[in-house]
Amino acid sequence: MTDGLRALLAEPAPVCAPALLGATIAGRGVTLRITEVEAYWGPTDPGSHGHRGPTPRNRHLFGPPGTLYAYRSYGIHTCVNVVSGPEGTSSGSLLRAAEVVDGIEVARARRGPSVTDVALARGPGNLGQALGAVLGEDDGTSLLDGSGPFRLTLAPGLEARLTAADPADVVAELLRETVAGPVGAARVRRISVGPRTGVAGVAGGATFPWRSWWTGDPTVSAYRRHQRAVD
DNA sequence: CTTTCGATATTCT
DNA sequence: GAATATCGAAAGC
Repeated sequence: MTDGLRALLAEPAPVCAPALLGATIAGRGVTLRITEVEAYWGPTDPGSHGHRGPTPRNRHLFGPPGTLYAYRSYGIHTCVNVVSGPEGTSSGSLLRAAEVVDGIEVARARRGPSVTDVALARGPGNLGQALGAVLGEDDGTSLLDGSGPFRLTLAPGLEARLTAADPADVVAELLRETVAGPVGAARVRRISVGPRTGVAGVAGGATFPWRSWWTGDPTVSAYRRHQRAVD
């Protein structure tokens, strides 16, 4: 693994998550470029699986940075998080959408022949299926050292920035480019930030605007408020 | 277009 | 028993 990635993953999920946009996760015959993420920070976040402490399901969310945390959603779907921050705290970035950049035939075989390319890994359950994630085998494996089925690689250009400056400052710059748009470079992907999908009550809405995505990217999932969301 | 509902593991009330 | 970091099909407008 690289020092830049190590420095980024030392940060809690709300800092780390936006910098995972453009990173790739590769393994089981496919490579995905991440286009949408949500941060979950247990110590202050009622929406986090880890907010009330470790359980058999969520224990790897407390693991060392670079751990993969997989969980069963609604009893059916397998969703994938990148664990970051200090070991012993629950901090994860949920991978919500991605572009399939390699192994598109493999992804389509898993998702079905009628699914369009941009929808192959759109939504966290679909992303997990396109990856071929297996809950029992993959939960708790490393995304960094090659000992697990998947490997995480930073977006091009971020490695140098993350080793030259404080990662929190680099992420703040990335988000500033969100508001101002491309500064001088030929073409910079803009990042949008908003409330998390499917999270109800105070944990949703404006309290924790911890969903981030590539503005206008066709692989990003549609926002849906939770059924029982409160004002 | 929007809303409803079934599938169902894990956790909390 | 109810809610949940979801998805897709079916039904209603």
